[in-house]
Amino acid sequence: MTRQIEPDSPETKRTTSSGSKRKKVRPGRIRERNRERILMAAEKEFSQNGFGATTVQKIADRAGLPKSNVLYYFSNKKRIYYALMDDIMGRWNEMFSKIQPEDDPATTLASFIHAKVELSRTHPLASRLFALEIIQGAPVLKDHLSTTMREWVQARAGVIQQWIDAGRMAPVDPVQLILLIWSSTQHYADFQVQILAIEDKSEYTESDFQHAADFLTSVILRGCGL
Amino acid sequence: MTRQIEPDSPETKRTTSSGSKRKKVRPGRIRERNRERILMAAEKEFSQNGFGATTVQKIADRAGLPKSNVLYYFSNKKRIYYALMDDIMGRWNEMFSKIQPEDDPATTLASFIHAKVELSRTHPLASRLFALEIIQGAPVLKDHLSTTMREWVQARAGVIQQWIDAGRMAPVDPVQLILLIWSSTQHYADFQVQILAIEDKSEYTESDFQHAADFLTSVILRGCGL
DNA sequence: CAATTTCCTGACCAAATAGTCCAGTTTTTT
DNA sequence: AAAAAACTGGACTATTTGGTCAGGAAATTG
Repeated sequence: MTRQIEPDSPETKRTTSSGSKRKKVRPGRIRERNRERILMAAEKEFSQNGFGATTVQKIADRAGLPKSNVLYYFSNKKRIYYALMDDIMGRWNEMFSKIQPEDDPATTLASFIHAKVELSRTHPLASRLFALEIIQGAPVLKDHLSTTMREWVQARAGVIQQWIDAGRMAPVDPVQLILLIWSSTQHYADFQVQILAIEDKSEYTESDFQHAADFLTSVILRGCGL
Repeated sequence: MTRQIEPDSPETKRTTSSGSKRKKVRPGRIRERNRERILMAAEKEFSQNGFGATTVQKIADRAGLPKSNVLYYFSNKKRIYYALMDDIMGRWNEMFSKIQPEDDPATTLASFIHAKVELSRTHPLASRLFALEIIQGAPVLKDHLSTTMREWVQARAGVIQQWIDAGRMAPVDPVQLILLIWSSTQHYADFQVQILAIEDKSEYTESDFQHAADFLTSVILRGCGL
C-alpha cells in the first residue's frame, strides 16, 4: 500500500493564504498549489451547475489535472464541496466582527452595505454557491445557520434595537433590516445575468457597484429615518 | 408502431387551470391530470436538486407514474423543464399589467410589494426554481430576460421616473428601486431555510409574510420619501 | 547515494441514467 | 361493436459517473 492516511480531512482549512508567486515549486508546497487550483475550479463548476450536476472530471479538466489526482487530494466530491463551504463561511465570519451600541447607526449601516456589496463584487462565485446551497435546503450548512449565523444576526439585531430604544433611528424590525440588507446586496452577485439583461449590458463595471451601494445606502438609511 | 406523433410540443401550455376535483377521470382528461401531476412533481424535484441532478425516475416516483409514462408525455427531461419555466414566466407577466403615471406612487409601490411577497408565499417552489435558473446563468431564460422582462422593467421604470420628475417622490434610480423590491421579496421564498434558522422557527406562519410585507413597505416607501 | 516518503496517473469497475422500444390495455370515436 | 387513438409499463441499451487501485515517478531525507 502506497496510500496511507487521507491527505485531507473535512476540517482541514487553507490557513496559508498562498502567495501563488513561486515559479519553482518549493518542496512540500505542491499540495498547497494543487489544492488551490482544484478549489478554484470547483467553485466555478459548482456555482454554475450545482453540486449534483458537477462532475469530478469537469473540475479536474478546469484545474488542468487528471481526475485521479483530484481524488488524491480530496477523497471524494463531497469533501471538495465541504472545503468550499468552509472557506465561504470563514470569510463571512471575518466581516463585521465589531459593532457597538456607541457606534453611529448611519455610519455603521452604510459601511455594512458597502462591505456586503464589495463582497458580491469580489467573490461572486462564492456568493452564488452559497445561494445554491441555501435554496436547495442548506443540506450542508443547516447546522451553521442555526448556530453561528443565528448568533451573529441576533447580536447585531440587539445593537440595532438599542439604537432604536435610544431614539437614534426609526423603529423598524432589526432582524428584518439585516435580512433586507443581506438580500439586496447578495442580489447583485446572484442575479447578475438578470440585472445585466435588464440594463442591456454585457458585464458590470466598477461604477455599477458604486452606484448600487450608493442607491441602497440612501434608500435604506432614509427608510430607517437616518 | 403504436407510437405516432409527439404528444407534447415545446410550446404546449396548460391552458385549463385544472379543477383537480374529479374523482372519476372524465374522458380525454387523463392527459391533463397526468401532465399536472408530472409538472408538480418536477417543480419539487428541480427546485430541490437543480436540473442536472434531478432524475426522470425521481420525478416519476413523486408523480406516482412509471418513468416511461413520464417520457410519453414529455419526450425528454428538458421539455419538462421548459414547460415549468413557461408557467413561471406566464404567472410573472400576468402581474401588474397596468401602472399609470396618474397612479399614486405610494399605493402602487405598496401593492407591488404586497403582491410580490404574496407570490413568494403561494409559489415558493417556482420562486426557487427561477432563482436556480438565474444563478446558473439563465441558460433557458436568457432570451426572455433581455426581451420581455427587460421591457417590463423599463416600462415601470419610466413611470417611476415621471413620478420623480413631477416631484411626487424622492429622486432615486427607478431600475434600482425595482431591483430592490424584487430581491427583498424574492428572498423570503428563496432563502427560507436561512430565515427560519435565524429566527429559530420551523416554518413560516401567515403573519410572518404580513410582517415582512409591512416592514418592506414602510422602509422602502420612507426610503423613497413617501 | 540509497532509502523512504510523497505525489501522480492510466486502467478499471459497479452503479446509475436518459432515453428507446414494443407489446399490450384502456379509452374514445365512428 | 369495431376501429383508432391514447395510454401503460417492463425490458433493454449506450453512456456517464464516482470512486478504486496498483504501480511508478519525483522529491526528501539520512
